[in-house]
Amino acid sequence: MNSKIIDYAQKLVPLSQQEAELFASVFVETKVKKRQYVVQPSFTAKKRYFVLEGAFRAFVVGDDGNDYTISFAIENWWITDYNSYIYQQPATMFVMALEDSIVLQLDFEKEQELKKANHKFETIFRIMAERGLAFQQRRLISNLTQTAEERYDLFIEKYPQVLQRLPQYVLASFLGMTTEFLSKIRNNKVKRK
Amino acid sequence: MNSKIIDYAQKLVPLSQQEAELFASVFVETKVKKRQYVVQPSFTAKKRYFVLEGAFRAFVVGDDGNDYTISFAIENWWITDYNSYIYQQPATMFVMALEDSIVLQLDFEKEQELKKANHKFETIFRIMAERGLAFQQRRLISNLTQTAEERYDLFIEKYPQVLQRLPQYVLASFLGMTTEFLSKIRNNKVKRK
DNA sequence: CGCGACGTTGATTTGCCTCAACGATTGTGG
DNA sequence: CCACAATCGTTGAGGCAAATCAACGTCGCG
Repeated sequence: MNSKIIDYAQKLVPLSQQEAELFASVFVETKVKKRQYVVQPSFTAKKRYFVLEGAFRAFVVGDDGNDYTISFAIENWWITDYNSYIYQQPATMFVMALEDSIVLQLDFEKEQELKKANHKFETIFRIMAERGLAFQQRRLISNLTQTAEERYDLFIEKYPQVLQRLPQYVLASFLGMTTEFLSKIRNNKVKRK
Repeated sequence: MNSKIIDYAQKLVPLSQQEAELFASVFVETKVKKRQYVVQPSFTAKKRYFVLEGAFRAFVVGDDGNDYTISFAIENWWITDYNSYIYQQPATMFVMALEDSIVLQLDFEKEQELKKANHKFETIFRIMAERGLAFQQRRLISNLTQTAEERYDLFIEKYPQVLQRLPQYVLASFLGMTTEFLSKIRNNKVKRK
């Protein structure tokens, strides 16, 4: 039943049947309704979430009242406010379901136990963190060096499947622009063709 | 002699005398002259660097010919092109010494051996990656939600000591603005006082 | 001493935002 | 199951933060 998280883990580190079962056993499957929050500012993120079905976004609300999408997740992706989770400090982000979703919760304490129990699990989380770091760095480079339109093009090229799952305003704020401006970019593309 | 790297590691995970010595033994101390590169685009970053003395910057050169500082490092910080290092793929960044410096090199293969030898070392790298990820995320939020001046103020507040070590153009491109604009921000502050 | 690296200042331009108004689509309660 | 309200995306006018371009002062060092 939790075979998806086992598959995910196996791809990072080979696990025996027993190890796989132990790993999967600490996850709690939960349904999350559309528009429901699993993380909120000023509350500590006690869990991270592995998405089985559905989609999520993590965002902050700036002083200007606008919101800025920091990350999103669909099937087989993880999401939480990592800064809050790893330091166990109050969150600054909202994490919200974009659709009716099903997730596997991993409790912070349980994660620590896993890592103590078997160093293969430590390896799994190490690889996840490293890849996350590399991903963030590529995104930062894209934000610093490219124009809004170039970022949009790059996103389409890299995540064509994801595109259809995200509302336009989520994509826009993920790419660091307003919905209006994204709309104009798309419109320009049509006209030029 | 490599006590700085041992101190660093001990703060993340307690190590026995023996473990500490094993950990430190794989690092190679090297001098790097000002303006010398330790990582270059299209070459794979085979090492990560722990700074004992001096300062470094990692940057990419955009299509426009400008350069964009992705990260920097002074004493007790790490630096490399992580995307290149962890995937062992060609780099996109330059990593350059800003001053005559001394570093401890950690070879990618040696790092893998360390992690195999003792899971405490795995933990060290896991924690480093997690903190790096959290740092990157905070920076991304700052870039997306704040104005150039607010980012500058935040930097001064958080890293006052670092400020004096970095040339203005490195700071500007780290904060995501031009040197000219940073200069104007500073000038405005003086006038307003 | 002279040249390159670094920082400053001002004039001009521009990429993207803000604000406002309006269709289209989705969802919901009566 | 319809009506009305949100929610979501589009379009246009105007504005601004920051970039670009250009010229110049200063310092350090080879």
